[in-house]
Amino acid sequence: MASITNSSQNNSRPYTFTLNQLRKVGLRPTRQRLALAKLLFKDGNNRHVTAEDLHSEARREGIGVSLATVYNTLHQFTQKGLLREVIVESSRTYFCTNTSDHGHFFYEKSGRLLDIPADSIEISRIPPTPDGAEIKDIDIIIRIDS
Amino acid sequence: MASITNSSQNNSRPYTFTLNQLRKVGLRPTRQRLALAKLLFKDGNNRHVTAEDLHSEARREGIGVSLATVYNTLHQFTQKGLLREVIVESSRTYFCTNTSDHGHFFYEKSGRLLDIPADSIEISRIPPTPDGAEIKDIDIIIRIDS
DNA sequence: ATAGCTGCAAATGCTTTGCAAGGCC
DNA sequence: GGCCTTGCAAAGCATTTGCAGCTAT
Repeated sequence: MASITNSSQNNSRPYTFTLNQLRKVGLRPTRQRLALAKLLFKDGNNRHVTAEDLHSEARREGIGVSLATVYNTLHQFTQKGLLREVIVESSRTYFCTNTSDHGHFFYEKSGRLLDIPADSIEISRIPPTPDGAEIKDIDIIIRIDS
Repeated sequence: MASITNSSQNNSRPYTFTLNQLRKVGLRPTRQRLALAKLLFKDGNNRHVTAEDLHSEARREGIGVSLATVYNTLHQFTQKGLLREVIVESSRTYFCTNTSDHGHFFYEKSGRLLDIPADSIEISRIPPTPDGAEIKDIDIIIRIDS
């Protein structure tokens, strides 16, 4: 799907989208954050990346970012609601660009993660929390052995 | 709930249960494995421990076990179907003594984990896997912010 | 100008591994 | 006796942190 045009002209999300998005959540649109946000959101809302993934991708595209900054940025984005953390493996943390309510298919062998649209799965009879505590989130992971 | 009798007389599971259980799955009943198994299963099937937890507990009771052996043992038990791994945090791995199908409440602040009986929750309309792959497991985690 | 960011490298913390010594069958 | 286990310490890895220098506004 690569084209000959340079990557900054090649995004479905225009520059101003990313920029405004950062401003809106109160993060200074620095070069690194802009670049990472563009990578993350350019193909719509269906990416699942690790810090390592995103760091490699950035470097591959010639963006100078340190791994530490990628980690910091991913956590900032998550905190601001631009990303969602998905915990499926103890060894790696995935970040998901789809912040709406949904579950995941997880291919354990390949490490691939796939969204399950909220309307294609349904939990009936959610039990009450033992102490009446408020539910923050419900994670559903369907594990697949391949 | 502590009594004055020594801990080995104090278990709801008799010694031979643990011993046979180990034999049955093909693990040599060594001193360490027996001791850890007794700790894990003594209070029925509702424990959620980390390696660190179990290691501390063992040492508190005067059982000489190294942390590495606790890790190895937990993984062996898991592999043999005596335990189940629960992944809720990227920083820690929990092991659950309840191997039947069930979900979990997870109290994020305190790190407490609580079983959700399978019959008190239900997923309706499980979506087919994209490629017809076989489902290995479905994890349900209800996160609570306290 | 200045508060906030970034990069690097070092530190951290959980988990795994290598290998010699010990224990079960 | 022979093979599986254990223990320890060291290694491994993903992630976090401290701090000096940079940069948006």
